[in-house]
Amino acid sequence: MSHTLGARQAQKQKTRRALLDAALELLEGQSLSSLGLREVTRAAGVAPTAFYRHFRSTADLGVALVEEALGSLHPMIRTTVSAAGDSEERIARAVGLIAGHVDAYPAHVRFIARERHGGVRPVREAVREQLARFAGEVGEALAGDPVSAGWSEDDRLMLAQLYVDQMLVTASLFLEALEADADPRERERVTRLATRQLRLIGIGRRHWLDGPAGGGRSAP
Amino acid sequence: MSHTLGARQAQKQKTRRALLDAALELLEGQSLSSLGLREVTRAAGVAPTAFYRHFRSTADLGVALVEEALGSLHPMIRTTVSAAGDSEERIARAVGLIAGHVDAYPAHVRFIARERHGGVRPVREAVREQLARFAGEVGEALAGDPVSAGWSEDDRLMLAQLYVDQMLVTASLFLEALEADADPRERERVTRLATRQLRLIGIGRRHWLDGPAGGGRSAP
DNA sequence: CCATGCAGTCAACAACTGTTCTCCGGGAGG
DNA sequence: CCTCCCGGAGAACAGTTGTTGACTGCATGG
Repeated sequence: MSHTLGARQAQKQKTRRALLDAALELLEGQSLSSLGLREVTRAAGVAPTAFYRHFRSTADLGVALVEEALGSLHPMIRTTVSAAGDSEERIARAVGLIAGHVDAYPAHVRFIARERHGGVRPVREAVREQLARFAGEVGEALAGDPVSAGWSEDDRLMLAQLYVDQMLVTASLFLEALEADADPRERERVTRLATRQLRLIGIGRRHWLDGPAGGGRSAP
Repeated sequence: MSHTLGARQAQKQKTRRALLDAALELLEGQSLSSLGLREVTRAAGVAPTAFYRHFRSTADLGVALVEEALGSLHPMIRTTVSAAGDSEERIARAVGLIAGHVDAYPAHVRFIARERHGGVRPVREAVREQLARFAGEVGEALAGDPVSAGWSEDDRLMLAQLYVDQMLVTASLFLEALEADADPRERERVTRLATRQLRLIGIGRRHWLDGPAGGGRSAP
């Protein structure tokens, strides 16, 4: 295996990181579609032409950022959804995990929120693909949960997508609370809001198969 | 009143519209932060300097677009939420209304979805303000609904925000279905998904005050 | 009917952009 | 040890950008 990097490749990865970090920082104040190649290299401390040794274009760099920001999240998502415990405990843990992630990687979160509907097609599609994978994994984890027993796969995916979108909305709110003002009460407010929203969704989930108008229409 | 516009101001409004329309069209393929002043005037068929007669900057134009895209939606939102009828009927009407709006004003919808978390601060704040107004109005309408009787205002706002975010997510999905491929089955898929998600939220809403862990925590 | 105001034009500016070609230095494989 | 490879630097290119000042024509109000 190429387990140990040669001094040659080590330096390459170093400037690559410098480019990614510089881009991530610049993207706090603008969108990817306005990010200039020279702008990035200037902030990274390398010559403009060095950029081409790593990325074909800024859109290409954006795709790399998407995978860096979202790719490592899959195990965390899985374990969070299929964690044991009281419904209320699981909600609190999920919200806390989101808040902690936003604190740890604010630039990544902002980047995803911004470029999910941003102006660069390949990046949008990369985000969409990762989020679809998330939804699929959550739906799979839901299958092993007694609360969702007897649900059609279609219904499970429906709920999973709701969860994923809700996660993004909540992360975005935590981010705003983080950058707007150093008021910790705002963070608490978002926590309370997200918790109650997840609670309401959980209630709807528990009663999904109750009434006559419940999930009966899933097989037309 | 300046009820009837002079030929003087009429021409001004005409080029203003040309600028807004040109910008809206250009923004289908990029974000506002990369939209150039000259780019807009070129597409609108006027000299670059004419831009300054209407807007201070492209960010200023963006704010105007936000108010154009969202400002006229308030009455529609109010009447939709407080409409009469079966729960299932109201859901179907709401989803249909969203789909119709996306069909009628796709560029506006894309603009809002994109710039809600976009790279231009004043525009982000304008979107946030309008959405907060939406949430407030929905929460107010919820107060008159027997299903939400006895809810605290805090809880009503929590649900209203969930509804507003869900509306945006759904609109964004309809937009993707519209531009991706001309396949009408995708549109149907989104309709079914959004309907069931709203149904689940509605179920959670009806059982919000049921259990012991319901809304009791609203007064800590 | 005349003078004022104002929407829009034109030319010019310095600064910046992405991309190409050429070159250099030093790690890596023989 | 020698050679090749390749990450990075440098210079130059044609275009484009935002902003300025001075201008023109015409609708408008007195």
